[in-house]
Amino acid sequence: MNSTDDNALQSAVPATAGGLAVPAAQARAGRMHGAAFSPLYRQIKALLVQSLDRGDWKPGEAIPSEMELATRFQVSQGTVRKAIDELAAEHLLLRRQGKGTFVATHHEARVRYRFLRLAPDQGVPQPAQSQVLSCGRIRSSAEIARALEIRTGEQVVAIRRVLSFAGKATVVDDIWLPGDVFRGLTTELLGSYRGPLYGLFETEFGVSMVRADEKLRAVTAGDEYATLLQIEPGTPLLQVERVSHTYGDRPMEVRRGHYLTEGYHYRNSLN
Amino acid sequence: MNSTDDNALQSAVPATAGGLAVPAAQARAGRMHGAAFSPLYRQIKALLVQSLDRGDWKPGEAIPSEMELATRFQVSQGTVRKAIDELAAEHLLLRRQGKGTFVATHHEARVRYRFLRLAPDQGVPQPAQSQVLSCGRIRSSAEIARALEIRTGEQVVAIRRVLSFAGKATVVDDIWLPGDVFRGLTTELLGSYRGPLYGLFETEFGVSMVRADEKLRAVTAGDEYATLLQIEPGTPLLQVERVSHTYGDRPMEVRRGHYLTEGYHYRNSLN
DNA sequence: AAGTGGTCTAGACCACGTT
DNA sequence: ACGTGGTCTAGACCACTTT
Repeated sequence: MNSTDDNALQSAVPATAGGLAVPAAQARAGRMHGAAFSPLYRQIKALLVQSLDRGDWKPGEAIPSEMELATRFQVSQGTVRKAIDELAAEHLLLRRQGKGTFVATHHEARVRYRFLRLAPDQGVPQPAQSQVLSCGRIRSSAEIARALEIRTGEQVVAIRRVLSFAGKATVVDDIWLPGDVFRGLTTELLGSYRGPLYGLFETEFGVSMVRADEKLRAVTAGDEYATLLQIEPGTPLLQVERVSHTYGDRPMEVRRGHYLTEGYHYRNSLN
Repeated sequence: MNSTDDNALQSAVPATAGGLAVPAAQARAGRMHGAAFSPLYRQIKALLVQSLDRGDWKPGEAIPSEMELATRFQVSQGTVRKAIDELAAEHLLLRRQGKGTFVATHHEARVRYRFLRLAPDQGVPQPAQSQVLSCGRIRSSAEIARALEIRTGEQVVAIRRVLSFAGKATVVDDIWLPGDVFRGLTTELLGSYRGPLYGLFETEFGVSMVRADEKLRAVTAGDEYATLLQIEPGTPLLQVERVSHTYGDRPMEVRRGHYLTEGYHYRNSLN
């Protein structure tokens, strides 16, 4: 792979990616002083995220080897490695020595409990049973629209479900998804699916959740939640508001959960 | 880099560190197959943590330059760099280009809000006022002892305080600390101190908190907390149980907080 | 100008898994 | 035996800060 050298990276990019504002050669040359300077490995990283976003490599699949990518982008293996290092640290990729580097997927025990923080006070986490109560299309409220970065009134999918552990109803989730992306999501599809919701999003809609922000509050159960969770009204519940993001940090889900924290807790680690 | 080769790392270690079980040369030579193999940079990392733990470099101070450490440990700069990279990722060290690498300290805005996750629903976080209600020595309960990895009945410092934001009491914290480490901690010392508690622990007791695990639950306020927070009994509160760790992952604090989440929330990020 | 961390390269070798 | 990621090295140069 010996191009005419200038813009080596750019020319190596698949045609669909279009032109880069700042070709890699520029960073290599060492220009740009007070400006937007971004090192080569970050440009490589951005290209890799683009490929993930485009679905060039699917969740669970291996991406090309470091050497392959290095020759493709006309950089050293070390530079590719540093790009992949960051993506692995962010859990977008998963390295397995001797085997390759794989696209992270929610169809794995490891990754599952990154997003389900409710754990039993004693014993090990048990898989939850999900019961979908409703799933329909509505016009988004201003609040949901803002969080999803769509226009107020645009169509969203609204889901309500109950999660149970060992037969005991523990979580009520209300979920909102952008309607145009999740076309064809129905109660039946949800009901027929085994495994985590984010796994379904991956395989059925090509949406990989990568990061989420949560806001937690303590509230008391009103009649509605009390009935759903079979508890007394006034029982304290942990309210969890979540906005989940896919590859380009694009918000793709809003979720409001109400957790019954009796015998369970929300675990967190401060680093 | 031509020493007499064997045990280059070990001989470079300050005398106080004593002998290493596995000298660096072993990793370099490439022995140890199914065994406990640990790469060179992790051994360097462990040595750096030892130095931090011994207080060779105090919070806020610069550690020696990468080149300096590389010659001291008889490894390449890249190996030292990788060790420091991990410590920086874990927030034990802080890199500042052109200036040096510094020991992380809680006397900084950046690091403060890593451990205080309560944020206002609108606006930017305001500094909290702390009012210490009590501070005394008691025998540890079995529960606290287990968390602090001390014997039941051993002396612990017990602190109760209230945090207020803009004059409104919002948090009640109960804190337990191992008595032998926090000798001389009194209500007066706590009262005379400005700034975060973990800053005081650093400067007065040489204890740097590095990581914490939390368990969150929703509870309702009893008469005690209701009085302290000037709210109605039965108001929902966010209960936060925290175990904080210092260098070497040694537990050094148990804390049970009760947060009033009206106008405030506990923010979290799932990566 | 000098010193620090940050990037990039090229090559050697090791550990792990598959063929 | 081969291909993958993982480690380690040595050297060049860049970006940032201070002298």
